[in-house]
Amino acid sequence: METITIKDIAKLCGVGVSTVSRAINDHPDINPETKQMIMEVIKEYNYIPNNSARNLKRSDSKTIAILVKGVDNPFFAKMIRVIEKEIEKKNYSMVVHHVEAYEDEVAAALELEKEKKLRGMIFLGGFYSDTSENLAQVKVPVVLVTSAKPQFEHDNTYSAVSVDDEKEGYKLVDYLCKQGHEKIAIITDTMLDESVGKLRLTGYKKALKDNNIQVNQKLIKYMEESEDYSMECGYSLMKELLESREKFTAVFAISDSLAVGACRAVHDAGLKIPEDIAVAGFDGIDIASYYNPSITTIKQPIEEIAKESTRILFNVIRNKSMHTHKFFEGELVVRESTNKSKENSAD
Amino acid sequence: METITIKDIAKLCGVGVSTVSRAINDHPDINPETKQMIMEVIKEYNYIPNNSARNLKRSDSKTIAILVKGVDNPFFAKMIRVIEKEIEKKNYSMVVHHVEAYEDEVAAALELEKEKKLRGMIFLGGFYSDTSENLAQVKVPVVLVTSAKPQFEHDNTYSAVSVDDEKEGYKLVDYLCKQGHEKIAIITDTMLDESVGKLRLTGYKKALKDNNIQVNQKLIKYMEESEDYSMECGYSLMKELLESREKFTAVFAISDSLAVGACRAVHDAGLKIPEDIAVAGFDGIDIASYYNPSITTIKQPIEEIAKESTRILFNVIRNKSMHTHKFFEGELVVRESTNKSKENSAD
DNA sequence: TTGTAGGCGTTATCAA
DNA sequence: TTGATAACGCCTACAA
Repeated sequence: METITIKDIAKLCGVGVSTVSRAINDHPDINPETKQMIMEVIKEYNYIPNNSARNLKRSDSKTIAILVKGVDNPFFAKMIRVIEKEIEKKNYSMVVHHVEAYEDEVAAALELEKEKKLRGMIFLGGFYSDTSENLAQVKVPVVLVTSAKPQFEHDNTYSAVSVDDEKEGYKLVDYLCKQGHEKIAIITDTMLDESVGKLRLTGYKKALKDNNIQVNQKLIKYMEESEDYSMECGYSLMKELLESREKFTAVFAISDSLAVGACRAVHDAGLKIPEDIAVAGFDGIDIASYYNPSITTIKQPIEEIAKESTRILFNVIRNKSMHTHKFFEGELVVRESTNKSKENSAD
Repeated sequence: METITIKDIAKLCGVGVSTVSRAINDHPDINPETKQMIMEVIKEYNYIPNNSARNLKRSDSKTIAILVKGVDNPFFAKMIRVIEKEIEKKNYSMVVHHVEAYEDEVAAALELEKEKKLRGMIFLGGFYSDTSENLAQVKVPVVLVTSAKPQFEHDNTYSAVSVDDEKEGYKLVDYLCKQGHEKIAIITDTMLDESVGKLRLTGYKKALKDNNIQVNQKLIKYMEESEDYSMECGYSLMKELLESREKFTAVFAISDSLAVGACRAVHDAGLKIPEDIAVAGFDGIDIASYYNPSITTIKQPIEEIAKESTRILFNVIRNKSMHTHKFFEGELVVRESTNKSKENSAD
């Protein structure tokens, strides 16, 4: 079967293609009756405009792309949903594009930009230092969400919205110290990481120092290149930690998923949480509160971050403001996994 | 800045556009030296071909689209990864398109088909009965994954790969019965559901009957229209169940996420799993094995399902075979949440 | 091996 | 309010 085009519809309706185009795109200057007639024919023949052709021709597309790095981060799913809602409020549409961890997100962005005639982009996750210059190649306004790097704070070629990962890491570890823990381990990203992993690790180190605790390299457990922020990884790293000779009474896993795996490893070793070992995570995803024991974490204000990101993006698009870097405060949520006085439940 | 096109590159290189095109697309009949020269210029000027224009012109695109309904199903993430790998093996590329629960997946499919000149599509999730006729509108071969409906088993307008949800539901509940449970509750999809929720529920009912246990409507807890397969939903439904007058000693949550929420509710009610109430889920996602207690579930053979789906798709594309409906066997994985003799751990 | 020219399906410009 | 017609950027006969 031939694929039906705008020309066919025009012929069928006995009008010109431009009239059909006007009908499709809700142009004002068209007779309502002709429009209705055309729309009926379109319906009847199941005509669907070809997006490639549209994108090719259009200059204005009113669409925002959101580039997500790391498919399985449950933390992003919610964020995307909120962002989409905000974008729809502005009468724009959104396209989501996933890139794998090993892919070059800037290259993908560049391609998308051309293909879809975007008005703006939002990056979720990813964005490592070496691509920061490349990012400038993207012509439309860009907002980095959840991947800000303080050292680029004054870079005004893009905006950024996130929590201050170092500060939040500090907050969490400082809390652990105040709870009386003196030997605190950390399960973190790879040694080479330059992103949130590094920042949270730095916060960890600073908190220890400020509490007069010396950093013990043996209590810092880095992921391997091949691993990711998964429960499986948290489990195996925690297991290694437990099997090492080093003593510790608390562990900070830099994501909730890692923390879940860590908890299970503690449990399987026959130890109790938090009596023998306290465990804390980061992000504030659902599982942290539903796990048993519920897991202490830094809750990122997803909703606020999402809303602020789109707000900034539209401001830049409309030339209402310059690029901005904004940090939100995370919330330390104390739960059973670090709290010996058991009075908590899922919230 | 002007966006740079193939013409610009041609001019820059002092060659015709077709030569540049040949260079880009790895055509055989081109002088290797010219090709290299062109590629260098392309690199230097950061030229990126416009996909819309390509798709518009191309008839053959060698791409498969995978349409995912329901963003946050962690069960799909793994599936997508395996499918992508398979597709790449065939030297095709894949595009992932997400649709929200309320969106019409067939409409989205139709649009995508035209836009990307697809060779085939894979549907993940979704696909409710009323759209089965519409599905025929899609011209390229379609494989439904994880959403097969037995009543359409002989519909040869598309293929389908999944577990037999009814049978697996039966298997799980039958196991619970054999464990001595006589009052078994179920947390399931909405009353109106026509998809996996209904099938698993049917399996539940049949298992009860075959074990001479009467179905008690008060032990069937349906989700509300607004709810989804989330921990939160599992928690609140379980809570309602516990607060009702009905007695029961086991509950079958039709997804692992629901089961997690249910477990937490049991725990918060001060009851013990599995001693007071046994809990079982469905899907076999990571959290089921890392949860505490680890959760008994039906493990879907994700890898096999993914591989078979692409195998079938390519067979149909190449006219090597007709559309097929294939069911895989799920695996009953018994864990701590239903097993009073505690000898299990995360696997 | 290379270049020219036409067309993919749409939107936008310009007359009518 | 409408209808031709020229792009949009690319690929591909076809001719050279």
